[in-house]
Amino acid sequence: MISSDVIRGYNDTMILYMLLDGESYGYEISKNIRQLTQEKYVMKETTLYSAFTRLEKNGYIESFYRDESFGKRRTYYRITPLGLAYYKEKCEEWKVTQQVVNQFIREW
Amino acid sequence: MISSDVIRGYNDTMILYMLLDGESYGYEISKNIRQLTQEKYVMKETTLYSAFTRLEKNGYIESFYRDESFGKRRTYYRITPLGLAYYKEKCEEWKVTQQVVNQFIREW
DNA sequence: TATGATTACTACGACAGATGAAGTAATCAA
DNA sequence: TTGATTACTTCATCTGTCGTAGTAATCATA
Repeated sequence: MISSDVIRGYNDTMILYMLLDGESYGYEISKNIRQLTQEKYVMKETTLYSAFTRLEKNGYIESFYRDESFGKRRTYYRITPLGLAYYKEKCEEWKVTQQVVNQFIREW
Repeated sequence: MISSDVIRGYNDTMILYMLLDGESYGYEISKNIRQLTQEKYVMKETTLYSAFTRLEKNGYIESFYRDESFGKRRTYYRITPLGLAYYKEKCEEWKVTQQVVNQFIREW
């Protein structure tokens, strides 16, 4: 059974997807989401960073720093095994969600 | 461009769909949603009734009473032309939403 | 060399929708 | 007469999103 929050929380899934093939950081993830969706979806900065906090608290991502002698320090993230498992669950859930919502869509 | 709330607010769309073919009331709509989704989605009572309030405030539905000399009085709802227009918009939006979210789904 | 754009965040507060808990009130079956 | 079902309503809380604003560094350009 789907909860309503399923529908709400796909930002987390998008972020996890972006970390599947390697670590990244906020600004880069944000840009990549823009590009991937051809500007159709732009995640707000505050949404993005509060998602990071939540995801880390849940153990789905880990943050770390890199040695950078220039610029403002970036916070890098990588996905954890727990995060991967969560991501996979969300993918399954999304399929069901689509099926459900599609039943309420009428074509004209 | 999709806002994040797009993803959130599909309860309203489901309710409007249920009113497309004629007026109905809370409990009936609730049951119909259950049945249509084969129990995969069950809308909480409070969610349903607060959605009614919102939809009516927005002019998407109208409430009225029927003469019923028995039982507890039901509040019936019908969809308005504005509500229909909103519903159609949401259907279009849903297609885009699916395309967007699907780009973050990996098959394993 | 000063200005603005871009990168890369952080903090704070407000808001809306979802939901849990609880209550009311009527009908109807066992 | 007890409990299940119908049919809501009220209230309070929680979560995620988002607007506003601030900090701080780099880099293009005029």
